[in-house]
Formats: sequence, structure tokens, C-alpha cells
Amino acid sequence: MTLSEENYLKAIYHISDTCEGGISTNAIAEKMNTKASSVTDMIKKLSEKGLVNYKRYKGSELTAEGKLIATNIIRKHRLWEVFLVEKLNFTWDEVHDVAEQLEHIKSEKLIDQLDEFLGFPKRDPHGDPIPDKDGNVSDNADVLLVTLDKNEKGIIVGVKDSSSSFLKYLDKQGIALGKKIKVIDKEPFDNSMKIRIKKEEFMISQQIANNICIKK
Amino acid sequence: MTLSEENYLKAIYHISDTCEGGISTNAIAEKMNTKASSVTDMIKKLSEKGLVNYKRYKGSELTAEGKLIATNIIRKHRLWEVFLVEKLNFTWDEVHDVAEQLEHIKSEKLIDQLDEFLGFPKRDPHGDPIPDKDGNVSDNADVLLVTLDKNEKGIIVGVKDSSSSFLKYLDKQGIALGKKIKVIDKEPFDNSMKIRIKKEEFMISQQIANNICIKK
DNA sequence: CTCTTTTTTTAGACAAGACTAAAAATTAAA
DNA sequence: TTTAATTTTTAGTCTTGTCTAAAAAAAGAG
Ligand SMILES: [Mn+2]
Ligand SMILES: [Mn+2]
Ligand SMILES: [Mn+2]
Ligand SMILES: [Mn+2]
Repeated sequence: MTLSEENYLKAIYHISDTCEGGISTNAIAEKMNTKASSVTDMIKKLSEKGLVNYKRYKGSELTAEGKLIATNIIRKHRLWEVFLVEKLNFTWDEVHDVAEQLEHIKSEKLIDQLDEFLGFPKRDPHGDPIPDKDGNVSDNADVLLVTLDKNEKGIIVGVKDSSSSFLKYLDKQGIALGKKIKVIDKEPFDNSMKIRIKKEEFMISQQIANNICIKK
Repeated sequence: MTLSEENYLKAIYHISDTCEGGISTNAIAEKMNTKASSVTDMIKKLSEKGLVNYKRYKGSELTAEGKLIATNIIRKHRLWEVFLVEKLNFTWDEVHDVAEQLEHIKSEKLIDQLDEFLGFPKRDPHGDPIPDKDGNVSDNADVLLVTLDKNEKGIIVGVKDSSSSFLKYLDKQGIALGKKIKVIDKEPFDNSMKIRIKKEEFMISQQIANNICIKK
């Protein structure tokens, strides 16, 4: 597995999570910040290797083997993120870029021992589940904040967007994993909402509410 | 810096340690397990970038800038080796290959925090000094075991060969860093020697004695 | 059902890094 | 000091992964 192949598999896996069916070449190109023609080339190679199913003009999807490789990389990514936050004093908005590099380190013992060293964590600093070695991912039955109605309550358990700017915004507002949240009011016009966290009330836009995961 | 460029700089740095003057193209090729023609190409590129001084047919040596990059990679390599042994239960013969990968991870904060997390170690699991951020390496005034005379004593402080097979041999013989050692007898014919460690006496060949560093 | 727009694939080119084979420079030998 | 051996460089090729431009297929509009 080259670094590039691994990144393609991971991208396809992540896209598959959101939309159903065969993944379009353009969707992959957009996620990878590359051109569709490059994607076609790589997809062909991965298809040769039996890691994706591909029919010309019909899009692609991961095989079982491809999916296992993808989840393994995601497992490594998220374990490293936990390590960086728990052991090396990184904040949750700083870890992603470094984890993008660390996820490609090849050593089974390394990742097993890291897992143990961290106490077999179940989730990464952004609330995302850490796959096990066989590729099983505990799918969260969580719900987006935007779907809560007026007066509903819940606990913040994750974020969908892990960009530094978004996470820093959350920090500034005092929005963090584990906090209790209540929807005080909802503006139908733009779907913005007034929320309460720890007795403080403030407005957030729909875009924000769209990227916060809640357990009711 | 690409991965390949970094590895070349590191190789040149390590060769410079042993022999003096300009490093020959062939020496680099041998260390990197590549061909001389590939080395010439890369040396030219590094020369363009001001990281090595190079004159056709005259060999190459690192500039101050090139040396700083090299020591920084070695710093990372050795810190990761400490991490693997101290925190993740790796043995000293298992760490090198993983550290070869980890040394290329780019994040200043990562390595600073790792250094602190490990308690600012001075040496790696093989007794090699860990360079500081400015490229200063505490050069050891240590001596090779092979140079000790009959009845001389010392403490084992390092190994020159970090190959798995050599380290496993040492483990089997009970030879480890920090142990006191005494030369009981020396065979002039083949330079093998009888040594004592913790009341146990046994023979070792010159090749072994050549790769063990001693502080008298 | 035909024409247009969008998506996807092909064809051809390029940069990085490596290799082989051959030429040039240096070093060693006679 | 000429010749022979060795070292180093050049020339040309290959693979990986990327790109642009153009062709082909699929999807949408009227
Ligand atoms: Mn991440
Ligand atoms: Mn994450
Ligand atoms: Mn090492
Ligand atoms: Mn070492």
C-alpha cells in the first residue's frame, strides 16, 4: 500500500458514509483535491488489486478487503489523535494534520501497543468512534443538533467538521464534548437557534448546528 | 524536504562521522542501498538547495544548513526510539525500523512535546546521544570494547551496530547498557576476548567487541 | 427523441526518483 | 609516463502519480 493508495481508500470510505451506492469519480476528486482523470487512473489500479469494484462510467465502491484497509487507517488516525490530546497536550483543533501523517506508519505492534497505552479508547477527541482491528465501527445513533426542536435537551457527543476554525469557534463559545445542551428557541426563517449551555444562552447559525452531534 | 532528500542528508551525516573529508558518491550509494548514478542526481539537487557542497568528482559534504536538517531527523529518530521502548514495551532490537518511518513526521510541536513527555532523555535505547534542537550532539568520549586491555574494567554505554540480530545476541549473553564489564583475557591471534559480566565469564569475538562502547 | 450539458475516460506530457549502459575523469600499476 | 582499473558522471529509460486537453458516454431539456 502506497501513501497515495491509502488516501484514496480512506476518501472513498468516508464518502460512502454519507451517500449511498457507487461513488462518483468527481466526488473522489473533490475530496482528494485532485483531478478526475487522476482519480480514474488510481481507481483502475485499486480495481486491479481487488480493493474497489469499478465499472467504467458507473462509479466505484470498496470491496471487503478495501474497506478493511480503510478502517485500519482510520483506526490509526483516531488513536494517534487521542495520543496527541491525552499525552502530548495538543488541543482538539491541532491534531488532525499530524494524524494525517501518522496514520500511514506501518507497524502492527506499534498500533496495538498504542491502543493499550491509551487504555483502549472508544472515541477520538472529536467524538468519532475508533474502529477495532477487524474494521468494526460502532455506529452512533446520534443526531445532529439542527434536528432538535425547541425545549429538547441532549449531550454533545461529537462534531462532524474537524477543521481548526470550526473547533476554535466551539472553544470560544464554550461548546465541548460531554456538555449538556438545551434548545431555548428556534428561528424558522434561517434555522438558527438559541441554545443554553451551563446557564449561558446564545445564538448559533444553522451551519454550526449542522456540525454538532447530540445524544438525546 | 522530501522523504528521499531527508534520507540522503542523514546518510551523508552518518558517513561523515566515521571518515573525514568529502564523502564519496559510492559510499553514499552503499549506505542507501542504491546506485551511484542515483546518488549523483540527488547530490546535484541537494547542492542546488544549498544543503551539500559538491564539486564534480570531488565528493560532497553537508553545509551548516544540511547538517542541521540531518541532526533534526536523527533527533526525531532517537526520541521515537525512546518512546517505543519506554512507553510501548518495544525491545531495543525492534525500534529501529519503526523509527525510520516516524523520523519523517513533520510537526515541531509534536517533537517538542514528545521530548518533554519522555522527560528530556539524553540518550536513545542504544546509548546514542539525542541531538538538541540546534543540532548540538554531545560527543561521547567513549571507547570501543575491543581497545580495552587485559584486566581493564568499564561500563557498557552503547552499541555501534543497531541491527536486530546483533542486539538479540547481546540480550542472549546478558550484555546490556549500564552493566559493568571486565576483560579477563585477550587472545592476540584473533583479538577475541574473555570478559566478565556479573560474575559470569565468556568469550566474545573481535567483531562483537568492535561494536560495544565502553566508558572506562 | 434529438440536442445540449455534464461527467467520465483516454491520450499525451511531466516531475521525482530510481536503474542500466556507456562515457569521462581520476587513481593505481607497470 | 603510459596503460589499466576504478570511480563518477552522463544519457536514456522506467514507474508512480499528477496534470491538461480532447474524446466518449451519460444525463437532462425541450
Ligand atoms: Mn482527524
Ligand atoms: Mn478525529
Ligand atoms: Mn535507530
Ligand atoms: Mn538508536
